[in-house]
Amino acid sequence: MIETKDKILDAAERLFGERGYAETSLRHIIADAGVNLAAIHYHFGSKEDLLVQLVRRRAEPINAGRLAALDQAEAEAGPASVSVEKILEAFLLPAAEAAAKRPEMTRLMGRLHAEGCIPPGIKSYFTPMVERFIAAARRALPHLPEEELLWRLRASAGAMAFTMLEPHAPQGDYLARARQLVAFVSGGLRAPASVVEAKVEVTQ
Amino acid sequence: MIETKDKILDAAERLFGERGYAETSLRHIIADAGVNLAAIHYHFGSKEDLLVQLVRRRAEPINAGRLAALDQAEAEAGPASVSVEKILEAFLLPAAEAAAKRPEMTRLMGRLHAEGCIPPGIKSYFTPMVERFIAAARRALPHLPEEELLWRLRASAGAMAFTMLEPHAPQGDYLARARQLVAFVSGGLRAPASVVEAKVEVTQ
DNA sequence: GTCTATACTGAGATAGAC
DNA sequence: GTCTATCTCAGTATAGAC
Repeated sequence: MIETKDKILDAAERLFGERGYAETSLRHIIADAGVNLAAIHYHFGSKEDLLVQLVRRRAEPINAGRLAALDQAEAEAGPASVSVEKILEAFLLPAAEAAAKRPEMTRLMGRLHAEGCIPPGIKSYFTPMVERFIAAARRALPHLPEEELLWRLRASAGAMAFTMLEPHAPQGDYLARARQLVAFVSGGLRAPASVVEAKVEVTQ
Repeated sequence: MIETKDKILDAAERLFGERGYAETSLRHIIADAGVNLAAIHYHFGSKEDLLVQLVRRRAEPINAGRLAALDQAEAEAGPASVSVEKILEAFLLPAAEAAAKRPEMTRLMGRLHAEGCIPPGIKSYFTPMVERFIAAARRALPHLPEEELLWRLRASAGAMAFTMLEPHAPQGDYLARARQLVAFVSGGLRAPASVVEAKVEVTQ
């Protein structure tokens, strides 16, 4: 039956979102979906591949929306560089809209990002989109050395991931939270580069 | 033998730091330490309790240093509130000094923080120290609503955790990285609170 | 092509002999 | 204190029913 696959996807999406990936066993999923254990491996190959397909399905429209928003911002900016705030909005608002409909999925993706060890199948799916946003940030912050830029974006990702880990946004208003994130992260990205004086200070 | 316990601790600390907690099996640890499987449960009770004891041992001097630095900053500030930068330095510099000596441990703690699901034994150990820093931040940023303050501190923790996840600081200079973090996070914490206009914008 | 029953390997945990 | 044997449960693999 074709509905077996959907029943697995639905149950897995809910349980992964509620309990996390590692804490949800395949036997828990099949009990919830009312299917046989081997059906998962028949349809998805492995637990990890089940996760990858799940995330891709939900991330696809979000990432498409992100790239479209960045395209539009760049078109509006013309030859000038897009502002940090516009870049962050292009990245965050499509995700916030999706989060309003499906908070569990957002929470799971935040947790996956946070765990650091994202399955290759997910990472490779996000990479092209992320690369475009890194390039936009590089143009918006030309004074930052490359290493510092990449680190600051990584720190920004941490702020976003921890925000996504929260069970729910205040009053369920994910767009408000996204705008708060834009303010916080742009404040961090715009901070003056710290003077390299650490070693001097320490020996005092 | 008393050295059995130490052999387990040493092997576990190294392997957890290199491979992560979940990816390191007890059988891997005993092979490395040259002890019996049941010895771990005799000395520590469970894999999780082994982790808790490990982290506590390394975190104790760091947290003591953090509180001492905050005490000193508050003494110097007198009746005035301590600046955000001073608070962040008190929190980050003791950890950076420890990270210079033991990068793997720092990485493991970053990963544990990031995973969101910190064992209760670790969380309860950090809570009193964290509460003091939250109180200091509340005084330093009195204009922020409480909910917004807590969320911004959470986002700050995300930036720190992702920074700690990096295999190594640039040129192994953890103090320089800590100062960059102070600049980034204080920029985020100091950002003007976003106007609640999200709902208006969306309907456009 | 789909799905079920069953078995395999390795994980953490435990009881009891020494 | 230490070790052997064993238990339960995880993800995985496969043979075969329909």
